[in-house]
Amino acid sequence: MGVSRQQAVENRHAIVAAAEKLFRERGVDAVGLAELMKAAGFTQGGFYNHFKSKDALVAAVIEKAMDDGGETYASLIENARSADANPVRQRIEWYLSPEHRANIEAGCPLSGFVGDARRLGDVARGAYVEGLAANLQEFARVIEETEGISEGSRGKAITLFSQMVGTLLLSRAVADVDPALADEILDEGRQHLLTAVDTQPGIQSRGRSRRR
Amino acid sequence: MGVSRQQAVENRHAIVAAAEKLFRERGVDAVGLAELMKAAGFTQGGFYNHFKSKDALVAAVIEKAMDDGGETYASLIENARSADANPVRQRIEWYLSPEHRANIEAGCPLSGFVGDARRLGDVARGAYVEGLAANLQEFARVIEETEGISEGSRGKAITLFSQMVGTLLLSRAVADVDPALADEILDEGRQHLLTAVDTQPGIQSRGRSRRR
DNA sequence: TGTACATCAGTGAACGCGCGTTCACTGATGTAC
DNA sequence: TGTACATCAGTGAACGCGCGTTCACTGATGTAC
Repeated sequence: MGVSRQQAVENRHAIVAAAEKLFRERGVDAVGLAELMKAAGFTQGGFYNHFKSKDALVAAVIEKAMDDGGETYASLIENARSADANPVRQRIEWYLSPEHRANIEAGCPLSGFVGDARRLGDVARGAYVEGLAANLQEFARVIEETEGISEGSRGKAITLFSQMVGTLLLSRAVADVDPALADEILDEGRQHLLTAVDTQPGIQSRGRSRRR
Repeated sequence: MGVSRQQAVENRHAIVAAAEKLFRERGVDAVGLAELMKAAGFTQGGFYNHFKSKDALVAAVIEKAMDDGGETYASLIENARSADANPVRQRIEWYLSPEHRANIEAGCPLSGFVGDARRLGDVARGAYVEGLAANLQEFARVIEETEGISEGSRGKAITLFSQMVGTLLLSRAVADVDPALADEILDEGRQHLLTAVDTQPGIQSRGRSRRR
């Protein structure tokens, strides 16, 4: 009690960060504010100094997750960069890696919240849509730059990303009950998409390491 | 009160059916037993004559949804049958139709519960995995029969189904906030997959109406 | 620069409410003789 | 076949509990003069 303005801002960030982690792991409905505030290092009552309702927190969490998405993305893909010079292939390899499947807390929020998106409040739902739109645009840009095409890049971004999401979600859904099936789904999807990038008309890779 | 054995069995089915509808619409956590029993036409207390806990009901719902899956599937696909004689294409067209996107209550349970699957109880999670395994096997069989191939059919089933799931989920997630984007995702995914069935090596359609 | 006071993030107890679950009771169904 | 009784799906009230939210209070921070 009695805390500097800067400290208060940092504390707010801590609450959002703790909430994001818990919401992704267990779902928004299953996490109570008392537990959440405790995880962030505070007592229950302080919550309403930062947010006017749980719904407002959820919106802030989704917004933050979507904004972080781009950056986390970049840094995580960086790690997989050694394997392949083609940025499109890098994305696929990272997205459909066992690490990304396991790391639901810091993974792609579009996958992490896709099941909940329909049920969230208005602001959070809006943020989700904006995040998806931005991601598709970004991905289309990367495809254009990498493949040297300008037409059809958006369509390719949509179909590639849809399959990445579907593969990751199915693999995650069965990962702890049937790890073999989960791996099969992940491997099959990754292999298929990497092949598709190289051979599929319109995604034909003209110069696989054109950039960098 | 005072009800025949047969009536009791029917009432149990009514509870499961009401639960399935509500769980799919709003999520397991967001639906209370009182509301659920009222929707099924009963009072709260009777619940425990049929199930030993909410978790047991959830498991029964998932099991039923997975079992129904095959049949509902068949009858819904039947409606789309006029459009195309190829069973693989029929599936894709139905799965990625605006009707299936809107009809979350009777739609594919593998999509409907994919976001929740990780968080369900042990029995329900097991039922989900079994349902997915059965569906992939069935789909692979259909692909084999349709395409006249025996090798690689499982891989094709996995990659096709993953993309169907990813496309449907993303389209659903944004459907009410941004219908145009939702349609773009659905149309792009459907078009891509239908093309893939015809042209992709290994799914090459040798005789599109080989069956029926 | 020092003093007086307002601000506001924090605490921790309390609120009403709906949750999953339990219980005593009812009475038609189904069974035993 | 008829009568006596056990069964058990149903009712509706109640249980403790944790939920989201509110509140009075604290005291260092930040501001006014």
